[in-house]
Amino acid sequence: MAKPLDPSRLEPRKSPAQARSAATVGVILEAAARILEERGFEAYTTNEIARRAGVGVGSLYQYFPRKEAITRALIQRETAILLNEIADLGAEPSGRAGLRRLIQAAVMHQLRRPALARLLDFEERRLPLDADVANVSDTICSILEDLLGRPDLPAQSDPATVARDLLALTKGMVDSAGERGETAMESLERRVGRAVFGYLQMQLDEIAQAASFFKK
Amino acid sequence: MAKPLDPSRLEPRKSPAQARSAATVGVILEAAARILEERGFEAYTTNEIARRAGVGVGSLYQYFPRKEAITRALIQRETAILLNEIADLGAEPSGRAGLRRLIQAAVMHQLRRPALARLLDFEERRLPLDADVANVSDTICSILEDLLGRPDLPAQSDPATVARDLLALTKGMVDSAGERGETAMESLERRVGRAVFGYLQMQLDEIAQAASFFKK
DNA sequence: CTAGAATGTGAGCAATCGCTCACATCCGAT
DNA sequence: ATCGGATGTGAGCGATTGCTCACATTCTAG
Repeated sequence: MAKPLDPSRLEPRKSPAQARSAATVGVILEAAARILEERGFEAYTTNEIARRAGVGVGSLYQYFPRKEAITRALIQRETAILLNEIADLGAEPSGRAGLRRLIQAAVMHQLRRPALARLLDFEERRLPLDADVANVSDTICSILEDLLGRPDLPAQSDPATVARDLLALTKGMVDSAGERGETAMESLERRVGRAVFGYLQMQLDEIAQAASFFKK
Repeated sequence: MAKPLDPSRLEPRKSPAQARSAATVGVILEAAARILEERGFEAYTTNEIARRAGVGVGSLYQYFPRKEAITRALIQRETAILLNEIADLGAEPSGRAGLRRLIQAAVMHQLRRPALARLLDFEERRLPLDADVANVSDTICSILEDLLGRPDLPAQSDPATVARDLLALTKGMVDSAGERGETAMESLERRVGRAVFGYLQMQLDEIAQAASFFKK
């Protein structure tokens, strides 16, 4: 007996068996991405995506059972690049070097397609998260938490909170820079580094630390 | 002859002349706010807002010429509180104290109604901005830039960029905290302070600074 | 070559949206 | 009390949306 079709599935209805269909899927996803970053959610409709991709709506719905599935696929596609770059960061012995690489990856990720990254990030929170694919933020946080334990970084009393703070702070800065059209990666990397390492350093009595500005 | 009605106006069609109508406007705005923070943009429709407010759609359209006008009014209502609290910050002689007050105001603003603040902030960027009402971010940035010039803070080579970075970084952290359901204002304030003052301090050679962790 | 599976199409359905308008009700000035 | 403006109502219009389905086209196995 055939496995009954679960109408709530988000996976493609058919896995592309011929090269032709795989290309179609790619074209659809890229069309969706361009619409999203050029005209935002307002123009992000299934009909418009199909039109821009140069395919019929029917083709679209052969590979994506619902509009939401396209968005999910987009999120996965964009996220995979980032996750791949930071996957081996757990093996990094130096906390500082690891943090730098993490920052660089975050900056690259956001500055590559700023508008797209921002909108997908927004949608990611709204969509019911898949149980199988863990949240990207959580993954990064655990890597971060790991790096914070390295001996070359000041010990943190609440690493989990620090990790979330650093991630949030980086996201905010990188997002803002991308929105303003910044393209200079090194400058942004340096500034994010200032905030991140500044946060890590500034854990003693802040007032005493601040007073030391004068004495130097 | 009567002034011709500009159909693109966003102001109320009628200014409430009786107490009754002023109340209606309030009820509509609060209904819109609650729908937004409880069910997001998906349920944010004019029909639903009117239903929840307990009024007819017609009443809604007597005071708001288009749906967008409701959102704008919401943004103004929520923003006014924040702007009012930081308006006198330019007179603050101490940069540190000013920054602290600014951080506190930002934390309060976001933690009061986290989901609402987040969604309105998102919409604010999408909506064509009124020429008369300047962007909130720009206002805060100029205040920030002003504070950065105070003698008790380390001089910054590019105050405008620093101001934007601090704002973005704060927004990111406060946003994330609000989304996670944090309610402890002092803790969040302290952590944002760490990032902000850490960023300001960390402007010399970062590596040298970091090395000093060990020597202490 | 050919049959059947894989792939592609787009008119159009049901639902929903923002918004209008003809009309009812309420209130304050006289 | 009465009249006119201010306020409130909701059925429903035109447009748009996500999505289906009957059908056409293309590819591959035998």
